[in-house]
Amino acid sequence: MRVTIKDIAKKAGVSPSTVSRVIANHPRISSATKHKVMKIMKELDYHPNMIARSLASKSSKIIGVIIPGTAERSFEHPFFPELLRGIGTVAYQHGYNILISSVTSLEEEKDTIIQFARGGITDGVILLTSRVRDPSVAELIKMSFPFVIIGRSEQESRVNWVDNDNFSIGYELTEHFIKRGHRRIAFLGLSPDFLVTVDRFNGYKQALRDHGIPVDEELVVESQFVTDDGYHLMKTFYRHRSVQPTGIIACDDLLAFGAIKYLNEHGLEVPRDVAVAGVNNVPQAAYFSPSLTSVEINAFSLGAKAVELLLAEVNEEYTAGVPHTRSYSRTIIPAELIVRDSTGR
Amino acid sequence: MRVTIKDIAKKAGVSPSTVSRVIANHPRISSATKHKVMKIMKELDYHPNMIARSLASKSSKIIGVIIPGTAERSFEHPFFPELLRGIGTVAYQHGYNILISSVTSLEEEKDTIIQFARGGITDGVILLTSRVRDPSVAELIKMSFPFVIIGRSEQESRVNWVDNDNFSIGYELTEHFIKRGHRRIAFLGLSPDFLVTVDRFNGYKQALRDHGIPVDEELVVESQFVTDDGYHLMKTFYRHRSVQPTGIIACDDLLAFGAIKYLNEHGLEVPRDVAVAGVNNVPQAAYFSPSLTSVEINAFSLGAKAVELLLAEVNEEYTAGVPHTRSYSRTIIPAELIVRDSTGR
DNA sequence: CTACTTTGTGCAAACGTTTGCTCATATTTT
DNA sequence: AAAATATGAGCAAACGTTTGCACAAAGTAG
Repeated sequence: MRVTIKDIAKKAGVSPSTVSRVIANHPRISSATKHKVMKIMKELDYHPNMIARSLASKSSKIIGVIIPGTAERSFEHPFFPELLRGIGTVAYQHGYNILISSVTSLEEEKDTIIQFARGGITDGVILLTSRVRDPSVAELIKMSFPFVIIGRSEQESRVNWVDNDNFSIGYELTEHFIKRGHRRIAFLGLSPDFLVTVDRFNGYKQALRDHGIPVDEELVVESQFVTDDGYHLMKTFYRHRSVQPTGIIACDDLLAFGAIKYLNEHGLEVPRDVAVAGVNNVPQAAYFSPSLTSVEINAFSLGAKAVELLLAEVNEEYTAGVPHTRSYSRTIIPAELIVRDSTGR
Repeated sequence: MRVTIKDIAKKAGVSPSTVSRVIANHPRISSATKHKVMKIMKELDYHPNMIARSLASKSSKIIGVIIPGTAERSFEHPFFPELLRGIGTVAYQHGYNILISSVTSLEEEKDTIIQFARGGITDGVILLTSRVRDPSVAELIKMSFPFVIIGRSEQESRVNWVDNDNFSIGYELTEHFIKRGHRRIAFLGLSPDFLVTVDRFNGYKQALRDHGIPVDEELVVESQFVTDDGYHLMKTFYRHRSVQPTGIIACDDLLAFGAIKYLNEHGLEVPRDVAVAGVNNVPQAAYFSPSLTSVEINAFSLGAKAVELLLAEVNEEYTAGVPHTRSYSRTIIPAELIVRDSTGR
């Protein structure tokens, strides 16, 4: 039988409540009893039962993280681990654990959220998503459960979210190409379901317009998934389009790698013949040949900030007790253009 | 106030126990009451409180995953997400959630394990580790808490673990080079603290011996971390060693990428001048130029199998009640050599 | 028709904490 | 010196389930 708070109480000659208050460092406990109890806890090697504690205190000190599309390869993207690392680090600092659920469908996602929220397992959830019109969000709002979204949401007004400024990322990247003299710049990896890519695309278009360059639909290549195969995308591009780009902006470094491979195999050298850039600054970007110009999106900070926001809301919930006074915030994590060889020396 | 089992009971005119049994699909409940209760549960939108359930049933349906070295960049390795995906998928199938903790020190690791195990938060834990002599393992054994290790452990006899056969990986990779006529094969990324690399190194040595090639210490490059920078490793290699390898086996694809970049910059072409191979078959390996020969370690399966093993132990624990009858198993997940351009056509 | 088994349900005791009250004692204020 | 306040600790009621036991009603065997 595991040693419980009662065993400690008995051996110390105090009541369970006193032991509990010692653990919680309650101010109204004399340092004499505090030390006595703590000594006994050490002796018996006592560790509080978190489940019981959660039940009584109505707080599990666990935050849930919902990762979409685990069945897809997107989870494999270096972006996620970094995010998770940011989340984990800050959560740990605040004494929270993280429960991750990798869902494969919207159905599953909703079930998981309900289980996490209604089941009392978590005190709040972080949603990694960038899909348009997420039904889970509606559910969470309905039950007014603390949550924050990483990635822009459509119902911006009523949710906490943190994201990069993807419009600016697209804009700056495009401007970088324009400044180097490019005028036929392809945009690789637009995916209407993923707002990230749409935002970046809008930034791309705006930059072109601001510099008096017409947007050419021929230069835009859509893809179903963010991590889609850049190689094949380029293959179909060159097969079906008449225009020859001098620069390619890929929505993701992985896409860029695939694209460069295709270019190399077809006698086009990067950056001499075509300049290429990606987004996300994956670790390999620096070691690719040529090293890849990319955008550091600071995934760690995205995750870290998300937790801070969430925890603020969780606590606000408690103290205020009036859910309506909640303030919603949108936080932009700065991104940084990293210029490397793939867009010229 | 949230709707509880009592609310359902009252409205259905039955006792809470009956409702509980309906949820658990207890055989001794008439289908009449079963349907009546279920209908009311739908009506009131009831969802059981998992915390209370855990407390009463002494099982949280959560398994913990301890990831070492989050502070380091190792977490960023594509290997981890795949593993996590495998773990998550199988766990979900069995109705388990996964609580991940990313610890930054051995101290923290032990604390977390104690919290997970003694605190009743998890029913079992999976340790991702490949370090020599892990103190957490001793702790877990001491309290006879269900756990499985991914990555070989030293105390093999008393733990459940799942891993690749890293000796064979090293052996086969080396043999692949030998068959292509290489005799001066460098080994990149030996790291004495990480058993994976040591095992692969032993396989490498054995293969050389079996083919009558002497092991040359000059050709072995150690590195502190698995994800250490292959570029700089090569730089110091060529600066300090007199021998010229015709082939390089890197303990990791990322290391190989870095090495290839260095070689390219110094006028050595891969695979013409030097053949290079890595391990792990990261997504980019196929799209690198040249495409990288690697070893697919099936991280997904590693994770999946680990969960199966763990769950088997968790249940055995319950039914048998006699911890000593536990059987320990070692599972080898097959790895596969993927030959690509970097070791010749 | 009795005795025994099966079926369906309820009672109440866990599970291990937290926390609002209460209350005695000690300390400070008037 | 009395009154007011601060300090320290205990009682007992939550928190929302599960589950062993009891027991009535119904079914089955002899």
